[in-house]
Amino acid sequence: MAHLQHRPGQGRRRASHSMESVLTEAVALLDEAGAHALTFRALAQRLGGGVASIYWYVANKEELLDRATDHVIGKVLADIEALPGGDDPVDDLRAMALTLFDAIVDRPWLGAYFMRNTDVQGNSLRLYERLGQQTLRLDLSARQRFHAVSAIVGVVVGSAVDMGQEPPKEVLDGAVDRDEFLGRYAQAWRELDPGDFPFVHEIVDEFDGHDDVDQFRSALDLTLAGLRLQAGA
Amino acid sequence: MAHLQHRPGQGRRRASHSMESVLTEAVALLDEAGAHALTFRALAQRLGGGVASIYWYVANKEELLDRATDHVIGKVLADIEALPGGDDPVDDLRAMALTLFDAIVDRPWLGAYFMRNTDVQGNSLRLYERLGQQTLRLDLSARQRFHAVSAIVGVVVGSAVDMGQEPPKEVLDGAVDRDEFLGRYAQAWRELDPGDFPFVHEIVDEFDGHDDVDQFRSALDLTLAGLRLQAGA
DNA sequence: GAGTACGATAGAACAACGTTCGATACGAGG
DNA sequence: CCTCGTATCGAACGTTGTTCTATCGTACTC
Repeated sequence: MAHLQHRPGQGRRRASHSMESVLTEAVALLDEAGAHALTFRALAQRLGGGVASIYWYVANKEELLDRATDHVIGKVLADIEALPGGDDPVDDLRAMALTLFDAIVDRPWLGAYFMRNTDVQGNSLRLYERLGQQTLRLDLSARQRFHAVSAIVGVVVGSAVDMGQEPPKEVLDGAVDRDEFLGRYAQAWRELDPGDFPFVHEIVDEFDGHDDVDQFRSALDLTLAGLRLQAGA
Repeated sequence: MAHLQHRPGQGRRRASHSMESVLTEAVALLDEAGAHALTFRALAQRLGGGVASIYWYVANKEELLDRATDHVIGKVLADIEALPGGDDPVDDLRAMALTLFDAIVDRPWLGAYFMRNTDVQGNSLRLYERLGQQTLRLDLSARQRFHAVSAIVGVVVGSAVDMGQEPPKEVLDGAVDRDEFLGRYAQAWRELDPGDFPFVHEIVDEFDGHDDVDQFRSALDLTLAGLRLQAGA
């Protein structure tokens, strides 16, 4: 059987893209349905064009992800640069980290790709620089400053990864909400032997219905308290 | 053309697996060539059997990954339980976290999958419990204990993720070693405008040729210092 | 010992994905 | 009108996770 031929004359219009539109639609896909939803075919359909056209703008999927992340990190950077800024550099660091974390709460997929490639992702480097500039106001060695910023980014990424893993599709469908999902885990934990798992029993009520932002803020504050101590303030 | 028929008589022997052998070979694949090397076909070939046989032991790839990580976390847990243990609970926490991190240094793929599903991964839960038991020796509220352990795990995961991303295959082939890879980044950073990037210039020498373990230890110590402060010790 | 039920294995096929290829449209400049 | 570089697209390729269906081998039953 002969293959169907494409008839150019009365076919559909050709689509006209741009780097901007490609990234915007890619981010929209990621926002709407998570990382696994961003495929070249889905993106092409959204753009009203062909699959191969996207490859004119990006070399491969990794670069697509990198550019998409950089695209939204740009807005986060703008938010961070718009922060008032006060007397205490540690407080400023705290505000910056919280702004970054808020953005990841809104876009859980960010956590997985953020800070992967500072080569293409120029905005990540600028964000890194902005955090570091606050440490310049502290009495620290260069090595301590380097480690301090790495630690803060590590706390953000660590919490974000914990948060970014997609719930097992019952809660994504809305059939089960997050609290009930957490409650099931909590219930399973409560049924463990208290002799073998004293700590789990101690904190199970805290775990049940806990807030991710609280958890992150606490972790961040521990690091910042350590930093304050190190800076001798 | 007719398909070739499988002749059972003089064909090769049937393979005989076990949960143990499946996980062992899966871990071996992960160790040898990273996460992308673990495919059902590669694993089946290693086991000398068919692809579908693996599905008798695990429901899907996610469960395979979960069980594989749990398999090696079991050894880490044994190492941690074998730790001497001293007067200071914070020091013990430090030793535990370092043991865990060492295991991730040996197996970078661990960082990405560790602590994803405590349902199947019973050893992760036990590890979590072990960390938590140290906080029971500190003067903290239940919520503070919960947040403390989350923070420590967050620091480990945050550093591990930073470390776990596969280098761009030049260093994996051995054509370029890690120091040279870091050096290229450092060089690019040095060429940035010092007015726009004062912090990057401040720490570029620290970044160049830095040690991941040092970086992790510093981040961990900041968190632990904050924890000590919180416990009022 | 013939029959059977079940644990276990396996090849083939399927759908979806990232990626490549070759062809083709389009506008600007000669 | 022709040409060239930019931009687009359908079709195909190879690989992946997964499912289907058929089979083997062993232990147990009558």
